[in-house]
Amino acid sequence: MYERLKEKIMLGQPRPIMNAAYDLFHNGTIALAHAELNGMRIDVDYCVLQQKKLAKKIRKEETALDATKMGRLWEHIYGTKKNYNADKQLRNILFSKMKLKSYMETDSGLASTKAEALSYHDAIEGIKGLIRRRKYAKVNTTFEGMIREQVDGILHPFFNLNTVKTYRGSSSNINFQNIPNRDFEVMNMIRRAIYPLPGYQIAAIDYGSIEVGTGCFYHKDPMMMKYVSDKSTNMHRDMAMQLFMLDTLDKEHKGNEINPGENALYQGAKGAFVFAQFYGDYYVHCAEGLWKIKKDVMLKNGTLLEKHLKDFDVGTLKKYTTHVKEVETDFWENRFRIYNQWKESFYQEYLENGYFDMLTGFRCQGVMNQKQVCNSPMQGTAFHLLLWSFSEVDQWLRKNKMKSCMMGQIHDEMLLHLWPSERHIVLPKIKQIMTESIREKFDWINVPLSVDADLSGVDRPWNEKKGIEI
DNA sequence: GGAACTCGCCAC
DNA sequence: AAACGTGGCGAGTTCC
Repeated sequence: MYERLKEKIMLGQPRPIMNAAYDLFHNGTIALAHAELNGMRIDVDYCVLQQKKLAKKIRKEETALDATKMGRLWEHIYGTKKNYNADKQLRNILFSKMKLKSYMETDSGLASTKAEALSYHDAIEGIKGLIRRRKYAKVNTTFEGMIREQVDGILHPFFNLNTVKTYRGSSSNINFQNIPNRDFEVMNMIRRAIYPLPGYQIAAIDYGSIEVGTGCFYHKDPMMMKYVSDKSTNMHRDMAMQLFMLDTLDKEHKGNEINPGENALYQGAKGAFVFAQFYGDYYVHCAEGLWKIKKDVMLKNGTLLEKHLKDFDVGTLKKYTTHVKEVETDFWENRFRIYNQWKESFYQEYLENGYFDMLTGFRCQGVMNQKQVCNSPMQGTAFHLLLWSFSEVDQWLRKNKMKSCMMGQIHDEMLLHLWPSERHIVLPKIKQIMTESIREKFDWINVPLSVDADLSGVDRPWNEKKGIEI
């Protein structure tokens, strides 16, 4: 059956590389199906209760809004049609009637009403309340979906392999891959609803910085490979120092109350510059993003970053942008010159052939720009490492008659229902598969791979996850 | 009355 | 020359 299916799909043109891709998705599909079947527990009563609380919070915000100047204008114009959830009405009120300046636009060129755009006007009475109302409404609909999709208190999200042009996976009904994590308040609210199967605990094991690693498989940039391989180096720390013109930046102070600023600078360099640049962003936008972070940061020596930058003659956004431009040039022409050359040659090759292949055997065809062409292999390959590991772990658990079983996948992270007494057998085995066995399977892996793990308590919800050492 | 679209927002 | 890659989904809105 398996061979016949494979032949049919290969359309009689078997090439070894494509066979590898077929096998990966064939085995991956089976393992993901096991996870879908297992599903995850959900506390429906809690969801319903939270919805009631959220509805109350939303009503409270709306009552407060009604009493503002903006609210009265809204009422005057729309009457019974007034709807605080209608962005079109909001756009009309703010940018036409109240004549506020629009700082951001939507893709189609209208004045944006997203939270970031509204926050430019958060001094206006009601704006902050409107943003809060929207956040509550969003969380409310998330509970709505979970209640709708559960069957007898179990959610069975789908994990698809047929929807993404980079050959990543996706998830639906519900989308298990975009459950809030970064906003601590919202994370706690939503993940509090999700439980392991009775008697189990949730284990989440993810690859560390995997897309940076997969990049190295393709461009083989020596500086990037050193950053990934040598633990005494740190790319984001180096970039934070260069971007903010500092001599030191100790990552160990991350989250330290004495030096809260260090965390902001490290995270800022990482998110607003390094990853943005990798995805194809450019210095003007990066400078704007970095400029927002810097304001109230206190440096180790007691000076405000704002003053520090002024002392270095980059105290205005305009001057700072020129500085970021120089950092960008250095980033691509010196620090990651080989990566930069690869982007050029890989794209040229695509233009000549009309397609490009991934190391895992997948072929990408279609009209793409350079950013898409150069991002796809990294994104896809990173997921394929996770998927291969996911399938190996699933097979190992079954073969060895473990009670632990698969729960789901979030691109570079696998989640399991972990049977507590199996913890010290299963977790080390997973680490071994993810970081060692995989290097025997794929000989083009040219940098060490690392994993991080989170664990919830036995019969405790997902929001109580805590980092652990394996 | 449903399909298709835009927008906003969540994840990696 | 232009300027952040990949998804899913809900609400509102418009099209047919």
